[in-house]
Amino acid sequence: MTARSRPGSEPNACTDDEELLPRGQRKQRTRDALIDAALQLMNEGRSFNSLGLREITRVAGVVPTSFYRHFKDTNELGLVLVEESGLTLRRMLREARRAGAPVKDMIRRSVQVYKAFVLSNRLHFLFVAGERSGGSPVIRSAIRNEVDQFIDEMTQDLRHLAIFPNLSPESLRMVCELVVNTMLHAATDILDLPPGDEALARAQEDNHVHQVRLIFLGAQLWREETEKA
Amino acid sequence: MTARSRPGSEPNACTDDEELLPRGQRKQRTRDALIDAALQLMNEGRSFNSLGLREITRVAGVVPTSFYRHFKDTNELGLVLVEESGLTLRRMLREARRAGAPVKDMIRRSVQVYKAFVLSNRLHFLFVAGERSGGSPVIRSAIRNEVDQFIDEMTQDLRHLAIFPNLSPESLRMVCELVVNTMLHAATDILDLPPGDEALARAQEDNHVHQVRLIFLGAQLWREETEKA
DNA sequence: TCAGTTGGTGGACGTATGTTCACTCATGAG
DNA sequence: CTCATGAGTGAACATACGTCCACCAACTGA
Repeated sequence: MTARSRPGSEPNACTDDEELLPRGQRKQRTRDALIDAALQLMNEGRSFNSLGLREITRVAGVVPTSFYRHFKDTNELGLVLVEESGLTLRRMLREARRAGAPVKDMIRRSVQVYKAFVLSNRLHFLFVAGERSGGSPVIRSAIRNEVDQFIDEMTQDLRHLAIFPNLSPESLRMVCELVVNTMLHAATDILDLPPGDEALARAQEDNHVHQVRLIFLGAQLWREETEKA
Repeated sequence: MTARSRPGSEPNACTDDEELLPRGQRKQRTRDALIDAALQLMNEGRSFNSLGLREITRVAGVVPTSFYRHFKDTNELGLVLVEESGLTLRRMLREARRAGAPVKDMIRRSVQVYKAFVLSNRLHFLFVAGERSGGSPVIRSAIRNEVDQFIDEMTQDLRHLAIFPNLSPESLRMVCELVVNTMLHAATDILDLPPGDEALARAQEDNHVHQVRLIFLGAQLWREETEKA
């Protein structure tokens, strides 16, 4: 579950530096340092399963052997990372739920909110987008589970919002899968976009908006009985 | 350009084994062996940039130093792999062009042809799908170029087929991008699917068909002037 | 036929890796 | 206060890595 204070490196809370925390929190501290180290290394363009144990501990500022106090493997750390990323996705959904459905320009607004969310959770999205198809089999399947779960929840939400009363639950899920895959790929675009180029950013946003709009357009017109045996 | 006889390991042509070829072909031979070794290692679940030079040469059956006679880097081998995969994609497009547009059940047929193509070019699709978002930055951007080019060509094809006369060139490209991203992700599903489970395979195929059908449905209904400033 | 070119070899190097072990020494429970 | 617990240390290991070098042998072009 890992109730870490991250994301967004908190500047040391109020206690000046260290030395005053109970044992458990000190442990959690270096555990977080290890996880953050892995994320930071991926932020430099590396892929997760090319990271070495020693490399991670070096960035985290501990000795290699300390790693084993927290994980038996780099793979185990990866699974924790998957879990964390899942929490981030779920948090996004929760916030979207709270915001409700803005009636006008809903899709564009959602894309903008999504982009902001991706940027402020850059490391998690980098990890998910990067390892979803590329990583080690065990991590890949863990991510797949997390994303499937996310799609299910999104399906439930759209179902309750009754935006597509014409769709059966199965078709609604299919639409959500399409949207999620599209936006997860969009995350790669967003994260790769060089900062500062405002025109290019707008073009990219337009592109994402159009794609989702087109999907929704198709969904509104979808009829179930288009099937043949 | 690499006019290799692969894909699909040819069983030694007609000449019994070796020793009779001119110098250049001999060189190409071990070069192919290196490339195939990398692909085969990825087929075992590894990601490309976790492959080591020695590991590749070991599988290829040559000594590590031989590697440098062909590539200066594993990264350079990766770029060759990108180029090859691009050729595979282009080949797919060419075959699709030749086959023309079957009027009835066109989408389902296309999805089936695509699935067959992915399976018989498993290694290239595995490489592209895996490294598209996960690999080293230089390989990622090389793949992005290749895929962008592919999208452009597909856009031209659809334009000449005049299936969507309502779409501007930009919108048509947007649709193609959506389709390509969807089907490239579908390749992951297809390759991960355990063989033998026919029911699951049909469900997966239906899913892919529905997604493309929904995109096309949206594309047919798309109107340009939905934009605001 | 002969010399030059060159793909492949084998050994060696410095360095990095994952994992082990015995060791500190502050913490927190009794 | 005492003392067992356990997070973090430092040294050492076997192994793997990328890269360099001198060398061979065979194909090539003259």
